[in-house]
Amino acid sequence: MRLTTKGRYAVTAMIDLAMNQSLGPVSLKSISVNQGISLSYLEQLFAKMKRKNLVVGARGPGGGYVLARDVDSISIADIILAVDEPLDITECEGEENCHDGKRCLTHDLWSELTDQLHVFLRGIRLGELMRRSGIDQARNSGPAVRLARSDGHRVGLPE
Amino acid sequence: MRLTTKGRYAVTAMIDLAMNQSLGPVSLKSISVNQGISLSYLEQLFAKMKRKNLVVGARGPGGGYVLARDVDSISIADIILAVDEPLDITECEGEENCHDGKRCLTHDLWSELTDQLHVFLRGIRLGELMRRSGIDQARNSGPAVRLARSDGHRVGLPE
DNA sequence: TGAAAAACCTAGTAAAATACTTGGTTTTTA
DNA sequence: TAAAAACCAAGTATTTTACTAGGTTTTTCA
Repeated sequence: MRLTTKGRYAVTAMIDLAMNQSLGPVSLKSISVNQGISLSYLEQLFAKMKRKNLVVGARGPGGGYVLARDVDSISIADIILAVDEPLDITECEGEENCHDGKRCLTHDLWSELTDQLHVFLRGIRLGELMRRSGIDQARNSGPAVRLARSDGHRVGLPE
Repeated sequence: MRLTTKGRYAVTAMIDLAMNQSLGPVSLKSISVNQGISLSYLEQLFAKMKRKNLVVGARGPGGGYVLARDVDSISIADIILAVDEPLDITECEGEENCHDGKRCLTHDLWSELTDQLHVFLRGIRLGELMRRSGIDQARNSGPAVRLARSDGHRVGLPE
């Protein structure tokens, strides 16, 4: 499991989304402005998260993304694994350096370690991080920052 | 905190070192051969770990590295932080995008998350990983693989 | 009906990090 | 004194990151 700023971007964006989806879909534009992340980069990250069924997209004006599942059923591990695909299948899969059993040994140890990390990150849910921040602060910023529909009309989601 | 294959290399090398230092310093050459990591790359990783007082070097023939501390006092976090310097001081340190308090909010959440990760990885010690592998298997491979001194003479360490 | 807002898509690309390579020097041992 | 090792500096190919550019498709609303 990799853990880089890419995953950090994704987690940050998802926290933003979780905190603001109550009034309807959240546009990537607004997340881009609020979090200072390039719009197109966000599009790429959300395309991956959509493929992993973490978010649902809604096209057209007033559209955006909403979480596909409950905030408490989405873990940090889900998010990071969605954007940082492993591709760690390389190394030592029937390779020549494994002859003495030594290489596979430490590789097993390492994978055990990452398994523990998975369990740990799977234990932290989006809802937890959201609640830890106290009350939703974003909506108070007004439409200029949040880019929310000023009439507060709730836009229907695709079923 | 970053967590990439670089840290994985370092942890793997340190497990190798921990399992083989009982007979004296372990050369990077032997770790290079056993773990399939470039010698010069190992040199760079160990230079960083030496700077963080995780290992002690011994020059000359029969030299190599030994752990500077007990296997149970060196955590996985120590190793990863030694080779993957953070340099995460960027982003949002009195920047312009913080005006509405929103950006700093998610940044705080993220740093809380990495704090938890630190605690977790600090809780896993090198000795634990070592013992989990059962009995030391490496020394049975003989000098061709391990490159150990065949006479078994224990080389003195610098004090 | 048509303009606009959004997702959605593809391709490229600059900067950074990773994972080396090369070619040394210094120290220590036998 | 030769060899083995740490130690050091500089360069480099590859990969990843983070982004730009330029679209299309879908949907809403005036």
